[in-house]
Amino acid sequence: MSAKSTPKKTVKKTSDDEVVKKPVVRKVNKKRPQLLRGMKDILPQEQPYWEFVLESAAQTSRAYGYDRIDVPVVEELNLFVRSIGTGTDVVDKEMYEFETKGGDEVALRPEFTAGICRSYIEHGMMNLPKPVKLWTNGPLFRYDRPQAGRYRQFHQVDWEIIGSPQSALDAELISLAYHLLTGLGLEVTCQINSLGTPETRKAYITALKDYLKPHKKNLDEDSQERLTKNPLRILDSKDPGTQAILEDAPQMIDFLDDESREHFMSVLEYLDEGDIPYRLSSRLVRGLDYYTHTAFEFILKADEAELSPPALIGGGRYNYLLQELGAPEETPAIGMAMGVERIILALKQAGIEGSPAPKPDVFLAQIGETARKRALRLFEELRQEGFVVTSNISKNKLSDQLSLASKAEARVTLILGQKEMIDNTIIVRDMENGSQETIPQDDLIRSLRKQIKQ
RNA sequence: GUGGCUAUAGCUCAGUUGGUUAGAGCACCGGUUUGUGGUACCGGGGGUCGUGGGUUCAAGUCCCAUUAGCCACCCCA
Repeated sequence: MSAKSTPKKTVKKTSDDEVVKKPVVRKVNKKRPQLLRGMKDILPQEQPYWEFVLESAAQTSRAYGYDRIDVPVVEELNLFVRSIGTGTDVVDKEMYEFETKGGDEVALRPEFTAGICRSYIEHGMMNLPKPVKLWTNGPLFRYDRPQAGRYRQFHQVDWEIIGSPQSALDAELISLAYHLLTGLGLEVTCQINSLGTPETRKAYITALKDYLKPHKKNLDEDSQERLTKNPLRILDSKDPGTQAILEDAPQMIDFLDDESREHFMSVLEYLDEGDIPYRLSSRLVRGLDYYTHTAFEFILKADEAELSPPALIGGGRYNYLLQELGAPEETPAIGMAMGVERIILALKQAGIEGSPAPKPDVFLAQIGETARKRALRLFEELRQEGFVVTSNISKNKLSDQLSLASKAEARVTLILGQKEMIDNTIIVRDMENGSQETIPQDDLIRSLRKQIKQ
């Protein structure tokens, strides 16, 4: 196979032309096809929730001055490895990666930031007025074990502000999150922390390690391992023993340099000014390597007491990522992402309904072949007049069609039969009280306007 | 990746200590004078009881494996 003979590491050199187009012989499995693990169909009855969340997100994004961007679902594997970092679970264990027929090592995106940063650099967006504010939404993939609110294909709405270190932007982003969530009807709190710079973080990690080492035997198993691999992660261990030890551990905030501290204080001042409630959370660390300075998470107020509740929105500053990915100049940035499935779960738990599809103004019923033909045309006329029209042109019996009309909660049903076709009239039936009148077809639009749009 | 619980119709579930052709409600389709809905009545389709093995004269029911879902851990949005 050509794919195998292509050297693996030369990602750039492959070209589609080299691929030998040999037909693949596939075995047909007779088993009934079914959903892959961790995948989910979003069925019609779920759509109102999705529309509600996505529509609110889109409106809010526009209001805050974000431009929409869409980046591919598939990128070079390397992009994610470099940005998210080796040693993180996302990269080490959860990547949907594969080799293309051309021999490229690619991956389905596990998050948005990397792809957007790539796009920013590749399209010279550094020449745009700064900051560049971008938002997007779509599916992401993580090969994780599924659980409530956690899928292998899941959806996020994502915001990035690229090109400025201004602390006011941190606050503005958090403000967007807060107002979007409360606007949806959710009661949330923001947990916030500062991770400082890579240098201050290194100093803190050393101090943390030094503090924890004498206690190593009393830490839980995972944390013992993380002591060398990823010590920061010990901070949000759920193990009670570990938690007790952490009580007296050094605080990240005490290790911040002056600039980081100033930045953080400034963000908090802006939040106070904007009446955005927050809680300092010295244990908040984010799972991706690129974060610096401000890190924050929004959780449900009801989950406040939990040790590490699922975040509805999580984000933070990443001042060095773009340069590491090849931006020609210092390009500080901040971003965040909202888990759509989790938001919908929270909405359902809070008893909040989504945006239901609009109820039809008119159900168009027809009896007989000539009326059916006319109905086809009339449907289009009504639609163009701006009415929400439904019909079921496949049905013959009037009782069936009326039944459908009432199930669809149509305001009125129009009845067009042989008799009406001869007289050039049509019956307008009010579905609420059952009253109906026969009117000339020419008066239909006018009459409907009066009845429906009053 | 680790542990626990679960799996019967599209949905919600019943199925008695293993025992004849596996049930209900809702939904769907059809009918109650082929021109009048939201109520009622009658009828119908739909299940290889998640899948594969095993025990037994006999398995939806017991055993093993496997898959999937849920929960906790892990991780994260």
